[in-house]
Amino acid sequence: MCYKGRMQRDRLPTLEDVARVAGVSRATVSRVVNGIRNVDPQLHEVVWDAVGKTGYVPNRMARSLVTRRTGTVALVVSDSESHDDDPFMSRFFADPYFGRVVGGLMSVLRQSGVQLALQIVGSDDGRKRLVGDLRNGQADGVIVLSLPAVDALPGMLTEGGVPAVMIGRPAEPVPINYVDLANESGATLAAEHLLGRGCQRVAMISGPADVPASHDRISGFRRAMAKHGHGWVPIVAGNFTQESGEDAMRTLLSQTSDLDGVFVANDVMAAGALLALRDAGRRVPEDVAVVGFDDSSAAVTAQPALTTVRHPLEDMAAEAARLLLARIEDAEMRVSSVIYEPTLVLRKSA
Amino acid sequence: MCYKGRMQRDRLPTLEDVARVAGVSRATVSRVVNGIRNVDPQLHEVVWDAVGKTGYVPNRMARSLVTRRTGTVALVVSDSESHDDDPFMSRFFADPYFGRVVGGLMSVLRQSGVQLALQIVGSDDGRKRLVGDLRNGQADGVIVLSLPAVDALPGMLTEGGVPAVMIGRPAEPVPINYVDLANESGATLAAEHLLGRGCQRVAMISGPADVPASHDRISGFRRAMAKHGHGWVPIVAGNFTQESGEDAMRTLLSQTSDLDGVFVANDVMAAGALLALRDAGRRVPEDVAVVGFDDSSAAVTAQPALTTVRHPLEDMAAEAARLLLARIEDAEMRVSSVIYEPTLVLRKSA
DNA sequence: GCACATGAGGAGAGCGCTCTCCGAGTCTTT
DNA sequence: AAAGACTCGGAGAGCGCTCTCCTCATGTGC
Repeated sequence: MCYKGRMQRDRLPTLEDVARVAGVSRATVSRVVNGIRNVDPQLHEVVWDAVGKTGYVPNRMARSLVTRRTGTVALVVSDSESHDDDPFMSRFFADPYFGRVVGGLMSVLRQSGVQLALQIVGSDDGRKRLVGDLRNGQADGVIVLSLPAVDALPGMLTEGGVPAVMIGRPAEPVPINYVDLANESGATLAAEHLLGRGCQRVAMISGPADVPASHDRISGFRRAMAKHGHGWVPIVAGNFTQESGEDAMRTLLSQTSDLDGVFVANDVMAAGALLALRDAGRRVPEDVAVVGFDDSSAAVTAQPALTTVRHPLEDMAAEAARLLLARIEDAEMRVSSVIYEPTLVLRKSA
Repeated sequence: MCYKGRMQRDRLPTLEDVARVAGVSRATVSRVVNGIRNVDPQLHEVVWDAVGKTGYVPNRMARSLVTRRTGTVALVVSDSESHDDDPFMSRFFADPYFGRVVGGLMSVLRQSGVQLALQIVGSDDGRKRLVGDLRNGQADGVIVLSLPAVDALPGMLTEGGVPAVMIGRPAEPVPINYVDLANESGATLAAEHLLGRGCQRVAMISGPADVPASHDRISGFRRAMAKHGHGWVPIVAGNFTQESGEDAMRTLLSQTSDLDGVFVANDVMAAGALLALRDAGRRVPEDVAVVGFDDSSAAVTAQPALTTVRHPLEDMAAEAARLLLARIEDAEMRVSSVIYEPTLVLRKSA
């Protein structure tokens, strides 16, 4: 009756089935499907025909089991703060940062047919399990998003021999590939622009001090200001949310009434600062100049539009993906990092 | 001569190894590890000891191969517009929409230890391959993000028997699970609010008409306006980006000079509209009242803060994840959908 | 004491694929 | 023309796991 047709109920065609239809062996079909050398072009065609006829799709699981390759890269986000019902995580995903990274990553991974799997690690136990799964071939490699504070993960990853690339340098020196922004240069750019336009009383709204990127922006800003004779700069820390930026600005305003310039460590906080400034009746940039950081969509939406330090996050993420793919291909690849130089984008706020 | 030694170096412990250490059979270790009935509590302990001693981690690939379960759910995003070097995609990922969905999804999936894999489908060929992979067990199920325009994917998915849940209803009636917002109600809310505050000349900035959500917002708005005696409403379409909102607003302004109210189909475009309005010297809300849609972060950042229709996207995504998980567990589950009711969030712009 | 039900653990057959042998056929080489 | 070199395709051994038998020991009723 039905030769190839309704064989077993919903059993999908396997190599075996294709082989039978094509009248060759499993091995040959495998060779053809994987485009391997040494196959008679005639057979080649017969096999592809059979593939079409049967509707064969290779089973990735089976293939992975033997090749030890999954065609998947994991994106690891560390959630060291809250545990259940996590306001931190939802905040994080809603932030343009996450989306931009995913966009950059996918632009490269897509073309290689590699899929991206999201992983959140919360506890130390989770970290351990993650590395275990990874070594087991759950994914071929991993992109690690800049972790808050010191984290054991980068070390565990290199130790476990898992191909990994971080976006944002690790808090502690670890021999791991990473892609980062020259945060210090960015902060310097901001400082010099503020000073250059004549600001005399400049303050900063920073991110959490234990995040490396945030730390570097602080130290870069401090150093640049010091170099120009401003030995002391008031700094209030936020946590990268708009609300925290608003609060920080209020604090700053109450401390230093004659402020005329602020550098804010990211645009979202800067948008908040703008709100606080407006409430306080300060005009931007006439009374207070504001420089943001990231050049995210929030910078354009803000009123006035933010002068900001451009963070080419998509490009960086894309580069991270390329680096990871290369490392996966070549296990001997030496550890390398790419540092991007930020640029200042001039808009209305400073 | 290390015949085997070298290989053994990076061979991870398998069930077999654990079994040898524990002095039992593979089957028993498997039973213990998977917490299955009928194991002598004493052996139980011995086995766990051996697991600890060897550092055994089950190989997911092997397990999946036999169980036909992967512990992975795919998030499918359709990219029917541009092909290479895609501005559409990067825009999409940077939009808060994407992040909010991911956040909502992960909040549920995490707890079940299910991972999320991102998939972009671009072409028809891609769609076909996706369904093939899915049927092959690449993922246990799939969350489909509201697709632009009519798309064959939902149909292919149900036909292929792939557990799937859409976020946003399909453009054409297809027996598929979905979670959606009562977009028409939302638009009605906006219309009535605008009318309620006395607006006489009201227009709308819509999204692309072929996106179901967008379509529903248009028809809902039209109907509500008509019901209150405004048979005709000027509508200009944007594409959900800030820039397009700005352009649309300018167009509207040039067409209808005495506008006093606008309903914008998402907050990001509304932010753009605000910019155009400011440029045109119209005060918001005094001269023109603006109501947005989504209640995304852009609504708070905007100046003035947007009165907007709240779209509980995180909750909806979480519900979609729950629905999918349930469907995966129970293949007989009947097709069901959940519709969320939007609410109006009052801020400054209207 | 025997037949029987009961339950614990082992043996082993795959899941669908890749890849290393090998054998058979074809083409050089001396 | 014989012997090697090369090509192409098949057989079959796994990859690490689950799960269905099956065996064997123990408990139960008469």
